[in-house]
Amino acid sequence: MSDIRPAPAFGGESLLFLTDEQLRQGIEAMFFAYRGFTADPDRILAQMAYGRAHHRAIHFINRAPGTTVNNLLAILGVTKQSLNRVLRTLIEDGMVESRVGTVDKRERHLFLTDKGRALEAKLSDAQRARMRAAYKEAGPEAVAGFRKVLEAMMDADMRRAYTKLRDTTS
Amino acid sequence: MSDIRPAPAFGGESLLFLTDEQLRQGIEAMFFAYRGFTADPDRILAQMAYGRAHHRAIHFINRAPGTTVNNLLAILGVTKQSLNRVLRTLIEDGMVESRVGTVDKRERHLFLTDKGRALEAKLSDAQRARMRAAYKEAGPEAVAGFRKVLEAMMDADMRRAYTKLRDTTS
DNA sequence: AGTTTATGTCAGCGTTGTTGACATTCCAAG
DNA sequence: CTTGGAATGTCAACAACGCTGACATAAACT
Repeated sequence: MSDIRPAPAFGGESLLFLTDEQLRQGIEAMFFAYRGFTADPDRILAQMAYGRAHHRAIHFINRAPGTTVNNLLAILGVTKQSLNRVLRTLIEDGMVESRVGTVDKRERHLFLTDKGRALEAKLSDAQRARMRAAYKEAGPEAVAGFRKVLEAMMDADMRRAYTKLRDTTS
Repeated sequence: MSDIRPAPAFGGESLLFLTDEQLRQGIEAMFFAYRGFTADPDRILAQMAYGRAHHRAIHFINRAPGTTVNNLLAILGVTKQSLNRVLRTLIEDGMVESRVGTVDKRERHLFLTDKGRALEAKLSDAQRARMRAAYKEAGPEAVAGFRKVLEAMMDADMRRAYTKLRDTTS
């Protein structure tokens, strides 16, 4: 695609980034990039009979220790039955601790154990390394744009969950 | 996070975008955005007993008509056994046509039928609409940065597959 | 011709999504 | 205080889609 096309006759600014062709490229970029994004943690997880779902649970329990199952459900966007299976194995393996709520005994509050925190660190180190390399290669302005587009791509619910987490110093 | 932090004492330019905190935000943004990215096609697919794997196969057969199973495998990054199941249902349902190769009879060349093309259009219209809205909200410069970071995030193999497709006028 | 390599298919398994049924706990209406 | 409904979480069974292994067929190499 080395041929230079003239700017559209209208729209002044260049709306080239909104052509179907550009959108398709963005879609494919998203697909391939997401594979890279998950590749490193996936390799680690495969060695211990865990999957991506375990990673997600561990990540968000680490981010918000003491969170309830229901809370986690809303963030992960899966059914509680699906999450439950994952949590059960993590608890059995001593990665996660589940404490019955003191004010509301229906609730279970979730915490990472030392072992769980060690795994979390291992996984996120791998993922951050890839991210860091990509950020470094692309530069700060590209990163700002990257974040901006991603936020615009989220559903309203997810954007709320995201900004809420983002603005938590932790 | 409305508190303003001083620039780091070294590194001149601001390497703030490489802090662990920033990287974590990027990771979470990627997670939530990908959900939005797939949400609209997923809704359509769910109504017809198809899943994301069917969408991917349809997308790339449409992009490169006549491609072989092996070729598609390399792009999708799954095993041929996994792809086969999906292709079989698509062929049974009359979405995809599989023609035995003329020069090498081991190969099967894949094409979308009219019905398959109609579904492809429906799915990609939905996905492009979301993408277009996000692009429009973020603006052209953000989009350039978005693409740049995504490309840097891919594995080398995927980047080659991606750029090859990208530079195909189709 | 005979062995090796490439392509694609079939069978079976594991992770992780789904819905349905259920136990426990809380809370509010009577 | 009791009772009925809502909220929270668990258990069971099923579907989509990754995976490995075994295999049939066609091509290629010796």
